[in-house]
Amino acid sequence: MTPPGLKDELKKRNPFDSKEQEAILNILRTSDLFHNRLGRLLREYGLTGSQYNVLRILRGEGKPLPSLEIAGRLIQVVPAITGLIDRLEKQDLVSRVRCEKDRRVVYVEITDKALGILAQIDDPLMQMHQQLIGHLTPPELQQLIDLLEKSREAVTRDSE
Amino acid sequence: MTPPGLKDELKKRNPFDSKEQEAILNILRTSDLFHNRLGRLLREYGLTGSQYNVLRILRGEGKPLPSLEIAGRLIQVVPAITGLIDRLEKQDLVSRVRCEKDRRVVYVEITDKALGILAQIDDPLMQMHQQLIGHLTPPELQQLIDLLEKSREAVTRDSE
DNA sequence: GGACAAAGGTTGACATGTAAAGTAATTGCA
DNA sequence: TGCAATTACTTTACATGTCAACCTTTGTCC
Repeated sequence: MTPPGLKDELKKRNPFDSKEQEAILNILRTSDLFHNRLGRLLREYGLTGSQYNVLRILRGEGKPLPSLEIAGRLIQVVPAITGLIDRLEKQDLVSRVRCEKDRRVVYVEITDKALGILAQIDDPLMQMHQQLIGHLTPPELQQLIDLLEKSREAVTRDSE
Repeated sequence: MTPPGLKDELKKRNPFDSKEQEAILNILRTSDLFHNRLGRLLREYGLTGSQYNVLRILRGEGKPLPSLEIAGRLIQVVPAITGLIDRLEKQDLVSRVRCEKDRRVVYVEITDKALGILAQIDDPLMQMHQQLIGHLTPPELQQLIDLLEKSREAVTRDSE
């Protein structure tokens, strides 16, 4: 199970085994960095990144959404959404409403309190976006967006 | 604290407030997607993404590294590394060694068992990389890498 | 040589992300 | 009608990320 001489192969490895790997590591690394920065900004308003995303989706939709619909838009695994909504509800940022037609469904509605907080965050967040990648030119931004969208093509379509 | 009529503003919002935001959301979203896929592959070998990253760094270095050195390369917050190393040690994938010169330092060394597992993962992982973004052309890959590196410039240098 | 600040880690408390299994309400269909 | 499959969630268990605070060991400056 443990091949001999593995340590001897170390020297032969390149920093990146392939351009594909280098690109993927760059995506993960950049995301980590930005996720970190955005998280710090949001924390000043008492929100975590995930919580903000949920509220943002609800505000964008303009009406209550079923839990799973929210989970789906977050590319998140289903179980996580429960605790997330629990904590948002505890802070009076959303409210749960059982659907009367289909009692399995739980609608999540954003509160005015949450809308107020989101409104406060809008500007600082936009400034943060500028600060993070405002130094890229418009053509570069578009190129980056296009390349990332193309990057997701192989996964988005099939399973999940 | 809760401005009136916030809900009325919903319609005015564009799906993206700016190209910068759209680009950042694309980075985060793509990363989540890939992180998820890579995690599933690694789990087949009993590793998590973070654990794999630590082992990969140790193999690449070819010698034991101080805990904080590893944390630094992962762009991770310091405290997280402790539990990570704890679990790796529990699985006999790394071993801790106190530095005699400076007794504050803890060196982490990869084991042969871990090297064996990494060796098994190399090929499947490369295949996964191909599967995920192998449909991008070499010039596109390089462009994506360049754009992401440039994206990190504003953060990498200063604070942190 | 002794107090103090700095460096390297660890601990504790909390919010997630993930898989696996369980619960309750609906649907599909024979 | 009646029961199995499906759907929408919830619960449980475990690995991470995060911050704040704490413990040791060193380095420094008087």
